[in-house]
Amino acid sequence: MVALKSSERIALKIDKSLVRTFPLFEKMDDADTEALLGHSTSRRVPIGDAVFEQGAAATHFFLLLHGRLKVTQVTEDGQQIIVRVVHPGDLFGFAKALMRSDYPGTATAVAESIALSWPTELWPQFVDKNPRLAVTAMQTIGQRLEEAHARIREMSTQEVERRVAHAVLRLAKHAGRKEGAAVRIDFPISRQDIAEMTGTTLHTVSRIMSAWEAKGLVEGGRQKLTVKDIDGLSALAETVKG
Amino acid sequence: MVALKSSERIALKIDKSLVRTFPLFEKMDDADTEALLGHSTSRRVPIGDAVFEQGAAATHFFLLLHGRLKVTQVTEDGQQIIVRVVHPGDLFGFAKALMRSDYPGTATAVAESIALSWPTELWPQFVDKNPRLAVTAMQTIGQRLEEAHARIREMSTQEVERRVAHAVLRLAKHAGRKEGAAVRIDFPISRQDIAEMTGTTLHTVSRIMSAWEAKGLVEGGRQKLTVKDIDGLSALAETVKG
DNA sequence: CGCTGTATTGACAACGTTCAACGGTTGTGG
DNA sequence: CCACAACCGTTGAACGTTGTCAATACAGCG
Repeated sequence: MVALKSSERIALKIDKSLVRTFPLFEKMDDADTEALLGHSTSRRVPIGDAVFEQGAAATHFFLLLHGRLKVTQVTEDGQQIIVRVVHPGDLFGFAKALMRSDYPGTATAVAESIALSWPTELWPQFVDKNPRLAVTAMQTIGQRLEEAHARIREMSTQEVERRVAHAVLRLAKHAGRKEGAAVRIDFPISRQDIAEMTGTTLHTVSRIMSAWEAKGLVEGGRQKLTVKDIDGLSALAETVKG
Repeated sequence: MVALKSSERIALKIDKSLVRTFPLFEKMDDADTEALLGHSTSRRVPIGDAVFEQGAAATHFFLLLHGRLKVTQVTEDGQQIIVRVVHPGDLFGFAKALMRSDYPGTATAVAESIALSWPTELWPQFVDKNPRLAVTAMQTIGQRLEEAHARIREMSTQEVERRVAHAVLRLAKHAGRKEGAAVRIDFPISRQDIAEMTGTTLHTVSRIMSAWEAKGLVEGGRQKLTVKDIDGLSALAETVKG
């Protein structure tokens, strides 16, 4: 009993220092943080495993501590799209906060990941105890709505190459790892994934990226992607056609 | 003085009965409703006028009482898209609730409209007094996020004709006026508008709608649109290609 | 070592945009 | 009240981007 408690405390300590690096928690005091973490369960998610699936009852909400997830939706006719990529520090699986009872998408690990989870019933308590959480949640949702609109704008007005350029730049920004002058995307990503993020086919993505590689903008490979010339790619992304 | 007060009361009464027909207010008691309406200003918006403009400071939030608005965004290179259509009973111009200081789009009247407005500073008070409002707001935002994702899904996977069919069906549902077996869209809408809602050009929309008219599915006209065969159009919208 | 999933590339078709011209309707100002 | 401008819609033709189909190559894994 005592041994168990002690190991829990150690686990908590690790989590607390980890969690403290995220904007959401950086201004939270120790007591509140521990209270929150005390109700959480941490979970390891191997590559390819789903944290939750589209349509399932929303029993928990989550915080990604480590790794990388993709949130996908499947259309009635079986086509898949990637709604967003979840990075460490992001809250996800919010459904209940938006008054939904089920998850609108499936969250799958694309890299070995660790997530904290809380039962959705606790959400109101948390918000009560820490109003900052409510504000952050609102901000997050607002951002997502904006991102969605930005994506609609892109898909409405830009040709595929620019959309792919934007997507790759976003990935480099949120999941980039500097390697000298270049930036490597820090998790395995396929052409198919990029196609599903930009609303095109892997064929087109492959063609575009081959062209970029010839120009020295990027360096590809199986499930690998390195941006060698951020500025060059940015120029491509912002170019007014014509 | 006395006369003024009396006229105010009458104005309030009119608004209250009007407002009571909207889901947001139907379960609110008289005192709360009056408290809310007491702080509001009503405003007539002629066709073509904007309630607020993209990028302007978000000083108010709104409820549409009557008429119809379109919310648009303009891209850096000048292209316009319609983000959504605001129907009577909808809250809009929420920016502050999402922790934004400016409006992300422009709201323009496409029909003679009447909107109630409140200063954004009052939002927290309202939420405090009426938690149902917070819940509704959350739901609304959740719905919008879903709608945005649905649109992204459509644009990623469906060809233009199906997207236009979906858009028209949505309009018929939210702004339809029964005319025998047919449903007329209850406000002036151009091919250009539909193009901006579906991410295509007015030319393509015109071609598609001409084809539909030939098949007897719809009846068009200058700024007019009547769906004559909802089921036929639905079939088109749901058809699995191939 | 063969199998499976990923990537590359070419040929071709097609969907949708662009360019262009024209017709009709509405509303305005002389 | 009529003429004209401005706007909306239609339609044709040509072009191009992108999707589809298909074949091949390559890497990683059991």
